[in-house]
Amino acid sequence: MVHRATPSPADRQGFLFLVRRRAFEKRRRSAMTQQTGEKKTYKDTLNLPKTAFPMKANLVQNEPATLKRWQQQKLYEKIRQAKAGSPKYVFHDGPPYANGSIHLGHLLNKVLKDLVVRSKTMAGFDVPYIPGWDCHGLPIEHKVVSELGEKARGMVPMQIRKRCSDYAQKFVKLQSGQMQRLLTTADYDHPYQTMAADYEAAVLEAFADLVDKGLVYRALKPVHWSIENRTALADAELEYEDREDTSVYVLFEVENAAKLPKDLNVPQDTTVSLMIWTTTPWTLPANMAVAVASQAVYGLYSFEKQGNTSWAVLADALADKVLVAGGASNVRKLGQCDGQILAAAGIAYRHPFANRVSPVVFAPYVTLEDGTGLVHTAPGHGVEDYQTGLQWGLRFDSHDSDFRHVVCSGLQGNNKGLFRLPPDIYCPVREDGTFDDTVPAWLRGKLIWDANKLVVDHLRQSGHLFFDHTFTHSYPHDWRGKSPVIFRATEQWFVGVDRPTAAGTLRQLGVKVTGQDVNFLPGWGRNRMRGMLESRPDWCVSRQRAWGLPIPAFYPPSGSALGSAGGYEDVKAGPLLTAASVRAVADVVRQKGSDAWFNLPPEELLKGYNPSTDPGAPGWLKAGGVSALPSLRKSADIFDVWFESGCSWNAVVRQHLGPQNFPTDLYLEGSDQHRGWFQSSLLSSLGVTGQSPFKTVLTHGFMVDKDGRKMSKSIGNTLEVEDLLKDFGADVCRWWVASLNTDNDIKVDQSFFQLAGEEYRKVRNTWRFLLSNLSDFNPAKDAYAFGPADASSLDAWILGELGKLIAQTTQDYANLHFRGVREAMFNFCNDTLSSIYLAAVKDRLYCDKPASPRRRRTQTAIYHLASALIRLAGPILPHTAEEAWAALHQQKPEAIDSVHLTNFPSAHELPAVATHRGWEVIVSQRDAWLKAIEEARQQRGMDNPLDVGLRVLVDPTAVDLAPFSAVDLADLCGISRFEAVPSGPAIEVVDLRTEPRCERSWKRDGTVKPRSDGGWLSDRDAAALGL
RNA sequence: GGGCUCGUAGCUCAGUUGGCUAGAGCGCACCCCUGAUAAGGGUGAGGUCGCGUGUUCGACUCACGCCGGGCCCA
Repeated sequence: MVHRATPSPADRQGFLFLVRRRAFEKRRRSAMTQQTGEKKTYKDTLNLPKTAFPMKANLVQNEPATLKRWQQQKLYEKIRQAKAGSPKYVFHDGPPYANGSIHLGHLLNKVLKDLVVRSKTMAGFDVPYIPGWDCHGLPIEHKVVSELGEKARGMVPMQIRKRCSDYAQKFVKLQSGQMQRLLTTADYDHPYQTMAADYEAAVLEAFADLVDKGLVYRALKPVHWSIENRTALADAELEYEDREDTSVYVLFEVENAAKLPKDLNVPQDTTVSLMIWTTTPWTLPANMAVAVASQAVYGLYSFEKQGNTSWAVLADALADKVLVAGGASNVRKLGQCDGQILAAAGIAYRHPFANRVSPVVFAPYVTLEDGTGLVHTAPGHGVEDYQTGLQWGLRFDSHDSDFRHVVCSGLQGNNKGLFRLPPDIYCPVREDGTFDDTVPAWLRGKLIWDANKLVVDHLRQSGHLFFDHTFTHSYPHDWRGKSPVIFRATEQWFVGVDRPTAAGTLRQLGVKVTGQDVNFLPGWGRNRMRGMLESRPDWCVSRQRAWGLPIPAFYPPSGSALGSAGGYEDVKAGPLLTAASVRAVADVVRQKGSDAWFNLPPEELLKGYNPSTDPGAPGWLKAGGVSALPSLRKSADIFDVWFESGCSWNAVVRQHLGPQNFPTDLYLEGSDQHRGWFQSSLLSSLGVTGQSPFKTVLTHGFMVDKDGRKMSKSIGNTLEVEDLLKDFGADVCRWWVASLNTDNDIKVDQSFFQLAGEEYRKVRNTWRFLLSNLSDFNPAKDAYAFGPADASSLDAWILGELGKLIAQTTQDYANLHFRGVREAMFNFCNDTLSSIYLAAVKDRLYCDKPASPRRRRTQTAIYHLASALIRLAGPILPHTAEEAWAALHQQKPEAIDSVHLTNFPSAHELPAVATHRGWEVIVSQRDAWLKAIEEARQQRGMDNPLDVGLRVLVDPTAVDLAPFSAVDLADLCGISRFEAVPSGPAIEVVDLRTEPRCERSWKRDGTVKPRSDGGWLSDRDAAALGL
């Protein structure tokens, strides 16, 4: 088989170029033969463009050089110095995780942030910007431990921590370099890191304030638990993925059938069951109750399955569906009753395999959408189940005997003080995901995932299984380990969002400030955030890992601080964790870092703390005073990393930048941070300061592929940042970012960068043309002084347009509406300049006498155009702007002050000349004129526009053309002659091919005649040559 | 399943409180220029505004329902 090489894009371009070139040569040769004889050339007498600013950008090679120069010049510090004393714009960087190379999301995020930093700086603000990294946490620890393999088992936390620290450090360095390669400007020499000692101390100090306000508590509660990593996980650490599970309908036999409501018409001598539904059979051992909906109707049904007759209670509305799906036959409804009556009847049922009898209760969340309307309730394995357990005070009547009853120790409305015993939040699952010894023997030590099948088989054998089937649903997984997580009741530290403080609960405060004080971009972020604040649970801030900031709690020498029942928050009897004790530890951590927690004994960690004088200290410690400190046991919990990064407003903004910078002007992150960093920052800040840490929240969407699908490595539709930089360069990537609508999803494809590259080249070439016509222009000496008479000149027009562009782009920058800037700038270069103005003034730039007023006037305009455009583009194209800025000053970049030390242009710096109001009409008329010319060219074979003249009927009601130069108007159309006439057709195209052509300017303007040098020249060209 | 959100020319985007034949740029087609030259210019062809049903004199715009994406959650 013969392989034909597919031409690469570059080859194709080269090929097409050759084709074009060949066609041109052919035409040129035939023209020569017709003309016969040598063609006189005046090329040497023209002022042709000249510049050191090359057409080819070579970004991939040149950008790193520019970056290096900026680093050597200490540009960030220079900018800071230059802006000292200016009004501040405080923009705070959310820390990316110090793991792996940067990806497209970082590119978008960091470039957007840089557009903010640079544009606010050039708008005249002082914008200190400290980049940061999130360094602690499970992803790094997970990676380090799995790389260590078996060796990790024998290691103490400090050995793991050292490796984690090195790992984080390595990736901070790597990512910092990659981010700088994107030409982002920030204080990269002094970044913030959540693992730095002073940062850690600032987190602890914020935590101390929360403790002080009574917002922190410890409780036994079901939390998302990662079996793989043996730790609690926060909402933000979960990912939802599809998973196949078994759904079961189980019969719970009623123990006291006599108590069943009469309306059910229970037949004599039958076993009646409650039919429950669950998708997690492994939680059945922890079943404590069945919950019903008080407002629903329940029926008693008899049915046959596999030859056996059963009697079961389930919700009326669901009975048909469930019984049919389960293959029941001979279904008969015997009676019905309300849920309220069912729950109040005192019905008890026998657990299908545990030695236990449990009650029926009602719960507000029971619905008739799925299942049977009878909800299996396991307080140790679900948040709502837990609430039910609390509400009803579900507990065992005994903790010793084999056979137990679950009783309601406090019915709703009867939960007064001492009469209410704490509930049992029964959770027979250990931290490794296996059952403990409180379950039946056949389940002991089994992994819960294996237990699913064991439980189902057991139920089937014992006849308690009505029906089971497998199904697929999205299920929470550990964000790093990718393994499914479970709900498991454990003792954890929480920040309570419904705990009252002087100003209200955190939830109330959060809803209030996001509703009123905070500005959201786009606006729908407000609703989204409010919805999340309204529904979020208490914040579980503890984790059971080594790589993090320890929660500085201390326990008594022996025994649990919570007592045997657990679950309640008696601080007086609980662990030591008070504002004063936390602050004492913070002082030590500020000196020695959080490693001190592992290296120092309690009395040294609590140096400066005296329990005797701390009103909040637990009773058991108070009595012993300072001398009791050495006997304390240190907590093994660390903080949720979201708590750490969520305190950056304290560590970085208040402590590092200074309290006057709080609250900040802006936080900018992906829209997933509504639940993540925005919220963790908001809650911690509200708890400590009562204020939102940000005045504005700007979110951007997520990257999807060109078909709108999520990008993922497994699908293989991702792009590598490194490749993009290699293929296109940072300025092109930045131009692409500036073109995006970032409010929602952002489509990404290699081809979009190609497009951005073409737009970049167009802008660059326009700049190049501007710069190349300034080679003989010194603004100090040659600038033209505009007077009132110049108002009707093309140059006055373009300066007016430039003024509008400056106004619009600076406004868009101010509103962080970057794509407006890019669009306006591109259209200005492409249309206003390249297609209209520059095409029109080309003739006078080339052919007028170099120092003629008309040419100097245009050069003056061009100088202002270049100077303004380069600065306006500075935030988007930092390298190219720098390169062009040097070319404008006809210097090497290293010889002049950086363009990034300048401010945006303002209309005030432009020549003070009014623009004649007629220009607006003329420019819109121009389209009609060009169309007429095009038609005439097609029909009458006038290929070259310079063979064309135009006669236009003056319509004095529209615009009086008298003040305008006929040459300007002709140049505006790219033709040789323009006449405004008082009568005749509206537009008349004149064929000028019979008139002589100027051999220098190629125009047929009516003044061409033989000159003393033997050439045919127009008056203007003869004068330019001094003939 | 729930909350928020998106779906306008081949592509990227505009379209302000419902109101003229729905716009721009890129790309494409055809043409010009060869003194911005792996540049520059001109003209032109492209759209059932995701689908459906309503409200209205009038809907890209409002309401509801579908379809298809995205983020967050259950």
